[in-house]
Amino acid sequence: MDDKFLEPYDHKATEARIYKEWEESGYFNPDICIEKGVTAPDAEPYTIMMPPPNATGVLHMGHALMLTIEDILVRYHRMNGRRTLWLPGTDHAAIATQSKVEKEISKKEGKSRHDLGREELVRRIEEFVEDSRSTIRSQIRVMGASCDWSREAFTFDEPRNRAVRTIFKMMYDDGLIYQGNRIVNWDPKGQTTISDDEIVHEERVTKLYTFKYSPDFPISISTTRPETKVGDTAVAVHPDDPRYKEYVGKEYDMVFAGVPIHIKIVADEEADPAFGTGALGVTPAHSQADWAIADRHNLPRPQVINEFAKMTVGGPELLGKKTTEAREVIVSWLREQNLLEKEEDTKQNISTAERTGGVVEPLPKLQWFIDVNKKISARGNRSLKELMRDAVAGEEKDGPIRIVPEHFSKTYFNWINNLRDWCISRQIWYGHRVPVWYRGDEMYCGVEAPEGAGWEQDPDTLDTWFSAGIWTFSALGWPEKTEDLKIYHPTHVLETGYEILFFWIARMILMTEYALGEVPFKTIYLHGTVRDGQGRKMSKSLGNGIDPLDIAEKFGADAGRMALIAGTAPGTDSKISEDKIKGYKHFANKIWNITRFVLSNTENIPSEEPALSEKDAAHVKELETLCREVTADLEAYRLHLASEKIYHYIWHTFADVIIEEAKPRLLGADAADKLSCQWFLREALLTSLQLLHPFMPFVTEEIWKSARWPNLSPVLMVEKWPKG
RNA sequence: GGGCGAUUAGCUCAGUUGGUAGAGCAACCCGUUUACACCGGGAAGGUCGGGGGUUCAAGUCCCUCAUCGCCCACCA
Repeated sequence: MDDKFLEPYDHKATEARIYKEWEESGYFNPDICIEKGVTAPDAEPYTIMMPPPNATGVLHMGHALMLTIEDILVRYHRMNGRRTLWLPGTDHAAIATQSKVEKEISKKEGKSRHDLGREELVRRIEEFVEDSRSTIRSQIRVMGASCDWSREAFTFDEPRNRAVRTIFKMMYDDGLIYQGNRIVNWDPKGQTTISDDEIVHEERVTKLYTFKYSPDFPISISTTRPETKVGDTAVAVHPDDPRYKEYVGKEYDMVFAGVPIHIKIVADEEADPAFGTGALGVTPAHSQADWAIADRHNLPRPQVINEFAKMTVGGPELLGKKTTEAREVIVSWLREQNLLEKEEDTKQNISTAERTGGVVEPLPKLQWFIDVNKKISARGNRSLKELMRDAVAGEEKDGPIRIVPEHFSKTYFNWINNLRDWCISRQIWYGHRVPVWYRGDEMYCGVEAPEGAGWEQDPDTLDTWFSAGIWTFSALGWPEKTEDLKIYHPTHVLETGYEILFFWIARMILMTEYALGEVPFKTIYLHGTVRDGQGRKMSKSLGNGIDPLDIAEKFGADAGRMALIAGTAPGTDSKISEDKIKGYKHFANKIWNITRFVLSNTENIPSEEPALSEKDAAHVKELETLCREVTADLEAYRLHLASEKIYHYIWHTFADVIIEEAKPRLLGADAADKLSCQWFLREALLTSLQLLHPFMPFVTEEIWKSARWPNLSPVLMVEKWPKG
């Protein structure tokens, strides 16, 4: 017996060394597994694309949970003989990364992005991203993730860049990507558009003002944003509202707060007779809803607020003022003119930009969009929205993709049903540049820049989810027709947090169905949010975050992994505390001690199965049942149950019952019974280590290597899975 | 406003297709024996949020009420 078993298990002296040995063995790479004969050349593939962490810094507990779940699945399938690929990567996370680096530069050097210029800013960001990526790589290693580093990809490296330009061109040629002047969510702080999904709503108390544009205007309206009213072109009333019927169709010219306005009274279902006065002042250029009303009634849409949230009309008291100041100016003007009828407190959800916290200003702008409703002839005359809907199994449809837990399919369909065209252009500098060039009135879209002089590329970059959407196949080399793409796509499981079901998962389905005509993955496994011991979200401001690296250092990555997965059902939030993790550190030591006992009692016994006593035959049956149950749980994504069953068997059956009962038998005079007992002790240990390996890979591998059992694979990671 | 989920032992949560209620932690009693005090043995603890229904049988399926939470949304 190796002397190290005489001491308690030391994760610090073990984990990094074992990871290095795995890496050097090459077994993370499925090709090498075939080469070395541990995987059959014709084995069925099993693929997971790692959701690429944002290159904005360090990994948190959510990433640790993601890596744990995926590594369990990957190690299980690898042991089960599948040609297993887990492809790691990082995401350039355009807007998140740029705003992070901009903040740092502004803090350290007091410079803005305009002081540096586009090229210099991008260079600085790339530097930061390189650092960040190498930190992330080492953190992924600490967690024990058995991913294939030889295939590592980055959403913004050259092959992925090319993939983005290629699919953009395809969609442009198919008329799915179009440029449109539409109302978009403008972030005045970040100076860019953002998608609907990058908005967070904050409830605030604000004033609701009720007033008339002028003394001779017949209808009063209510608004929370008086400053936008200089951009009004209509008042909408409900078609059935008897109070206003007589005015519908009439037009009025007035001067409102020094700005001439022309108002038409229109009848529109959008106006709610029960809200306020039942009449709605229509500001087409600065409200999504009003833009739509203007569409229906063919109204002009003057813009009165600019990209810096400042007024672009009015006299000196208004022009150039911030919207918040302009509001004061207009309210006092209304008071002076005796036009203000009511002023009341109301609760309002205001839209803010997730990344910068800026208050979103709806503005009409020329942007690039993806049309989700246009029929695509090459895809059975279905639209992108229909492709997304048809791909998923649920009450509405019975598509090929299954979501775990199932109830999230309802959320998914609900989102699809409300989906609008996707604005993909951003006015930030870090990201995939829109592959469109202009020269005078000419416009060119292509994978490469056009020939000839005088072409200017569109300055906009693409929403980071555009490149993330093609991840499952771009990371495998698309648009090249690579072997990897042929073998490993569609992937098997997409495992990620439920909070990015819409952002990312839905977009991957959209892009993959469009580009390849197949699903990106067969199963979506959603995990919940990892919270602190009291159930609060971990955050910097609360200071309650737990760093996975600290956990690995203090208790071992194995213990952290078990604590994350045990009792954590798919899709539900979980709580983690040091007490829980400590319990699993003790468990690692427990199996270490079990090994000490078994090894010291089974030296030099033959490896063939002897005649088993009745008791041991029953133990074998019990162990086989465990193997079957654990296997079934893993196949059905019940990882939390699988982990608990193994834990329970090892501690409370193997250690507490089988070993205790073995002690007198090992001292007894019955040689046949002793041999049977010894053989089963070893058998139970071997099987326990195999079953536990996906969950606690380090300690199990260390035991396996140090024990040096004859006739067994020297590396547990590629030992056969015990099916029972 | 629309959608989704939760409510089970003191705490944190499991409970797969309906078949005698489970784990971890905490608390209680006892214990150092071929591994392990990062331990073992034992006992205690729940009318599964309330009400109704389906069924031979319901924590599990259906209806309803209550409380809490999350997501989405252009009520000005």
